[in-house]
Amino acid sequence: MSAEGNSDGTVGKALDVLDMVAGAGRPVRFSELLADSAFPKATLYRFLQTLTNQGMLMLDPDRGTYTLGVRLVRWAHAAWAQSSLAPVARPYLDVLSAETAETIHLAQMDQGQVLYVDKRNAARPIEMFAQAGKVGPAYCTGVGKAMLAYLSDEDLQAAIDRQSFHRFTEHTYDTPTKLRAELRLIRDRGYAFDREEHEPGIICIAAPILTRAGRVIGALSVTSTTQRTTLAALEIHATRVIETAAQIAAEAEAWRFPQHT
Amino acid sequence: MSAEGNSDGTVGKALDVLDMVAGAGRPVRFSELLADSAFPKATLYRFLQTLTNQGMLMLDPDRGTYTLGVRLVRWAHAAWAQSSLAPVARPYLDVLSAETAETIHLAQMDQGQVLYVDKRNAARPIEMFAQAGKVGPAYCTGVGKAMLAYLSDEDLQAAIDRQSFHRFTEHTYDTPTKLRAELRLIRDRGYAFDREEHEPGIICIAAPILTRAGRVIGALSVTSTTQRTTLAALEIHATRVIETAAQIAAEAEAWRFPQHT
DNA sequence: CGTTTGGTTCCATTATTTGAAACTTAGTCT
DNA sequence: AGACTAAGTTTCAAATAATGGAACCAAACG
Repeated sequence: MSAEGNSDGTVGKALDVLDMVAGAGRPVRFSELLADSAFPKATLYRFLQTLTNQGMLMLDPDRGTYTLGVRLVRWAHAAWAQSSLAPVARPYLDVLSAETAETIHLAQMDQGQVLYVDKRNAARPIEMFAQAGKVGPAYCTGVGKAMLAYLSDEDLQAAIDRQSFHRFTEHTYDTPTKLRAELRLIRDRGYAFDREEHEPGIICIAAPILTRAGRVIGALSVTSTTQRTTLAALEIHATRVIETAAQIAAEAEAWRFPQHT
Repeated sequence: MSAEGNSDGTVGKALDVLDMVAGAGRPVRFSELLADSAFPKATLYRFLQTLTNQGMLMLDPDRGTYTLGVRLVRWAHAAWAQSSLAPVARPYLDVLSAETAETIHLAQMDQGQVLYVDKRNAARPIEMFAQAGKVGPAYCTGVGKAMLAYLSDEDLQAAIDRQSFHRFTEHTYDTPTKLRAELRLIRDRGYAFDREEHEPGIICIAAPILTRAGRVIGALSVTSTTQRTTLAALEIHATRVIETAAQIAAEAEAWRFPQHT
C-alpha cells in the first residue's frame, strides 16, 4: 500500500508522492511523508511544492499538513463523464433500479481492483461521490468476479497477481486455484454470484458488460442482504441484469469505448 | 485557451498535457493535441506515454485516441472525502435544503475558478458526480464572489488575473475595477448576491465559509430563479446561510484540526 | 506505386533534477 | 536567558533526465 517502485521519470515519481498522500487518508505532515519515502529531504520537499503549486495537493498553512487538492475532483468529473461507463449506463440503471428495488452497482476494472463508478441505492437517495470512486477487491465481489471471468488469459493472470486473497468471510475464495474454478463456472453460467464472500449477509448477482468482440468493459450487479432475500430469489433478476448489461454494452459500443486494463 | 506559462518543471508540463486532454472533453487524437500544444512532437508523445503508463490517461488502441483515465476517479474520491468540505458540510446542507426548499451549492476555490463540491437540488436529489466536480467562473457567481471578497490582497490579485471577465449577461461585472467595488460591498454586507450575472433568470445569495483565522475555505449559496422569487425575498435566508456557513466552518475546523491552542 | 498524413523512435545536446549539507525557524529543556 | 533539538527551507555542483530535430515506419490516399 505504501511504496510503488514505479519509475516513469520525474512525473512518475511525483505521482508516487501523490499516491503516498492519497494513501494516508488524512492530512499528513512533511516529516511523516519523509519517513515513509525513499526520497531525500530536499527532493521530497520540491515534489510537494510542485504538486501544491499545481493544485494536486493542498497545504494547510496553519497546520503544515498536506491533503489531496480539489483539482483532482475537477478532473475526476471529466474522467467520469468522458471515460467511464456511468453516463452511458445511467438510464438503464434507473430502469433496473426501479424494477428490482434493490441496490445496483456499476463497476469497472482499475489496476486489478474493482472501481465502482455508479450506484443506485435501494432505499434512500444516493450519495454519489461518497460511493462512486470507491474501490474494492475483485476476487470476492460479484462485479469483480464477473469481470475477471471474461478477461483474457494474460490479463487474468496479471489481475490475479494483484489480488490479496484475504479471507474476509468463510465463503471467500482464498486461493487462485479456487478462484479460477469459480470463474469457469461463471463463464458457463453467464453471470456471477456473491455468496457473502466479501461481507457477511451481503449477497449479489452480477453480469459482465462485454463488447461485441468479447472484451470486458465493466460489470453490473444487483445486491441485497440475506435478511431481505435469498440468493435463489435474487436469481430471478438474472435475465434482466444480463439484458441490461447487453444494452449498456451496445450503447457504449456506439461510442467506441477505450480499452480498460 | 490554455496559457501555458507554467513554470513547475517537467511535472507541471505533464499536467498541462493532462489538462489539455481534460479540456477537450472527448477522446482526442495525438495530432489534435499536437496542433494545440507548444510542445514538439517527440516531447508531447513522451508525455502522453508517461501519463498513459501512470493510468492518468487511457489510450484507445483502435482509434488512437486519448481520454482521462479512471485512476483519476479513484483519487478524486479520496480528495473529495479528505480535503473537500463536502463530507463535513453534508448534514448542514440537508437542513438548509429542507428549510429553504431551494437549490443549495457548496463550492471551493480552485485555480481562480469556482469548483462545486456538493449540491442539493430544489426538486429531486440526484447525480452527485454529474454535479460535483463542475467548475464555473468566480467573478460572476454568488459563491465565487463571496470567496473572492475574503481573499488576501495577493491571492485576490492572482485570482483576478485568471478571470476572463466575459460578459455573460447585461449584469455581469466585466472589469476588475467594477468587480473590486462589488467585493468591497460584499465584505461590508457579509454575503454576496448573484443578480443574474452568469445566467439570465438565475439569482442567488451566497456566504463565504471562513476559518477562525479568517481564511476562506469555501462558500455556500441558496439559488433560485426570477420566476420563482425575487432577490429581496431570497434575502430572508441570509441569516441562515451565514449561520450554516459558520457551522460548517466550526465543524471543519474541529474535524481537520482536532487539537487546538 | 509514389505521396501524404499520422504516429513512433533515435540520440547528441541541453536543461532539469538531484541530494548532501548548510541554514533558518520554532519549540524545549536546564 | 541560553543551549539544544526538531522540523522545515534553501543552496549549488554533479548526475541525470528531458529535449526536439530528424529519421523512420505504416497506413491511407490518389
